[in-house]
Amino acid sequence: MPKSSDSKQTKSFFACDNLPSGVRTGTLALSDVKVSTPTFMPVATRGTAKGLTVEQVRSTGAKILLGNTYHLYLSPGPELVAKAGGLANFSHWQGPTLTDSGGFQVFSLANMRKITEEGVEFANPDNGDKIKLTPETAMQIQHDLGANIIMAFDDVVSLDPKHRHRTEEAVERTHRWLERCVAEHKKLSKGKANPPKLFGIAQGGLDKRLRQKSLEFIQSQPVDGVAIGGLSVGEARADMHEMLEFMAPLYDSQRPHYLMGVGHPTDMRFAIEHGIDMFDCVLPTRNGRHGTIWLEGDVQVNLKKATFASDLNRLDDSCDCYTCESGYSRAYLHHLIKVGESTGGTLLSIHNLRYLQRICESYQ
RNA sequence: GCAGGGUUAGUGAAGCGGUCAAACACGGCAGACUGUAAAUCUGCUGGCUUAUGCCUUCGUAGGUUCGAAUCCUACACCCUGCA
Repeated sequence: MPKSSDSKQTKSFFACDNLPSGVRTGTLALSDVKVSTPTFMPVATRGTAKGLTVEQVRSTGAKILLGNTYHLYLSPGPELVAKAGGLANFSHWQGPTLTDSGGFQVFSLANMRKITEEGVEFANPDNGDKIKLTPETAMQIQHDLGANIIMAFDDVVSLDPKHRHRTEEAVERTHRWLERCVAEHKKLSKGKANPPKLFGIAQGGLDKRLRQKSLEFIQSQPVDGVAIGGLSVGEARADMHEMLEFMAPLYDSQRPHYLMGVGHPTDMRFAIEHGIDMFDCVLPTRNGRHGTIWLEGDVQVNLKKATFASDLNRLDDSCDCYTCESGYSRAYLHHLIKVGESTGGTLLSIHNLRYLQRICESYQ
């Protein structure tokens, strides 16, 4: 692959080559670990990639693990995680971590939260308890959780036409909240030898004008990375791709570009070819638990289907994941999923995570 | 042997004269899932065929009734008491 760039910054947090194809290959320096990009970051909302040990996650080639502010705040609480030495230690991951701010829960828990200018008040789905997240508390919690990368607290809006009127308001609020995040983050970082990197999140739904405005604002701020939020929330694939294409020339090339919540192979390839460096998504682990996998060529297969009941072939001959290399048969995995043995979900999650990581590696 | 109770679709189990092809659960067959309230959710699940249609089903065989899974009789099998 030809290298055409310019923007190599060896000692900084992020260094990358912008290739003429639109693809970028880079390196994130997170504490002692160098992470090659593009990279896929498995989601460990409550401190674990569901069903997997950290060793299993690591075996897929993942370098950064995601946690969630809202969920870890509810349990076990940031104090305990801090006391345990941060999420990386507490979870035994012992590697780079990123925490999402809880902004996504503004969207996913839409029917049990109230937004005000100050922040968002959630009702805990388990017991109805009120939980308030603000830009300031989101920063404080994430500092306590001790991730290497933390995310700004944003206002994520559904793309449902009924909520479109809120898109612009949400963009503006996300910007105001970002300024508060930046200020709080600066305060909390004072005196810290190795403060976390803060990423801003651009919103704007499927409105190009708002997207551009949001990207410009986010990039005008002293943030370490640029994230794209508010996509992969139910829109048509073509709409998402159109937006990615539109935004590609607008990114600051010096900072990493993180497309939040995307992890469908087709979308990842498209995004990588349009300047995205980082991804996270629940799809590989959720699908794995539900019995669906990706095979060579991005073919999605539901292993629960009766046709696999007696298929003694391994999952995918072209895959080097633990599950495939060990030779687990489709029939066996089909059986585990059918009878509800969690090992099945684990083995398929490993495969799916590795599948996405291999996509990233193919560009690195 | 006597007296009760039971036998319902792949399984368990409701229904006890019409609105019953028959609730519900499980199982089965498909589908969905993109910063995880998700090991979850949705649809279908007698046959024909896709319709406010027909056919065959509620242990077996008869009967009563305009009409029976539902009532009566006999038989078969199962369970519980008493012998």
